[in-house]
Amino acid sequence: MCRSKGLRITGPRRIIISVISEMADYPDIVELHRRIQAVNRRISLSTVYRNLRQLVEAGMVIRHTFEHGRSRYELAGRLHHDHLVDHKTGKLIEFHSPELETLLDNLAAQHGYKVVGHRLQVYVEASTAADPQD
Amino acid sequence: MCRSKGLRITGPRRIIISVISEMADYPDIVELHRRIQAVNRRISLSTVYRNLRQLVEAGMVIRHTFEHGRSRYELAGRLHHDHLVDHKTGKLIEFHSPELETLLDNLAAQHGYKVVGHRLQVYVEASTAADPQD
DNA sequence: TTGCGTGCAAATCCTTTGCAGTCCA
DNA sequence: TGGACTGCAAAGGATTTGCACGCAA
Repeated sequence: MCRSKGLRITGPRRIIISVISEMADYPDIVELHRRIQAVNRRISLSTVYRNLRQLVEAGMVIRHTFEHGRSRYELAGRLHHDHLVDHKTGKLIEFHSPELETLLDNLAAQHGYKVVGHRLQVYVEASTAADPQD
Repeated sequence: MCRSKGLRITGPRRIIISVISEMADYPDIVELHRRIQAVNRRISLSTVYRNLRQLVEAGMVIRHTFEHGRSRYELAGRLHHDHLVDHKTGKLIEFHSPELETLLDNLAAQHGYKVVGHRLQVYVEASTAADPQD
């Protein structure tokens, strides 16, 4: 895959891609760097940034820009989905809603447009049983 | 309003709030600072940042974090809405969909959460009559 | 008078970049 | 060998903060 993009297969790149392709969550750069350094202590943050940028351009990784702070990265090529974001813990919960997609299609159509993509983050908090208000 | 928040009514603050309450678009800090300095050249960027932060906390202004770069601010107190973004022209079309809100509430509830807010941008393109594919 | 508010500069945080040395093809 | 890749440090852009002074209440 690297070769098809004209990228050389270097030691650092090999490790970075291996860590990335195993990620099942949405780590930020620092966390990724930590995981990568666990394999090879010498790999620098810049190299991780540079490689991640290339992988995003290559379509292998999706970069999410949530609220301010570090971006978080996701392995691409999975079913489209959006996220619930627990604003207290930062935890992400994936969901897929065909109903939502349909709704957006209709909304766009009402304005004479068609949807080509969307970004949605739903900020939530745990709704414990003890919730007087609603 | 300031008084009720325990904020003093200073010269700079008066100008900042007046400029803000007239904004009908989504300016970023630099643009706002420009408008504010058009009234009083001595008002600093930090002061604009500091006041904006307070106004956001006070709920008078909404801070949008689109893709990377400067945040953009919107006068609050209008009906909640989201945006269709024409990805070719950059044009923003506001829309409000109670149906969407309900859907999100339900989705969150299914996961044991309640919605405290959301960010949605729907990227669209003009759907001309001539559209063979779907 | 008190202490919030301000301007300025410096500091932070996240990300990118210049440079010189390294190493893959 | 040549040019892509890397590590390091420094640069950049957005935002915040420390400090001393000024001003509203």
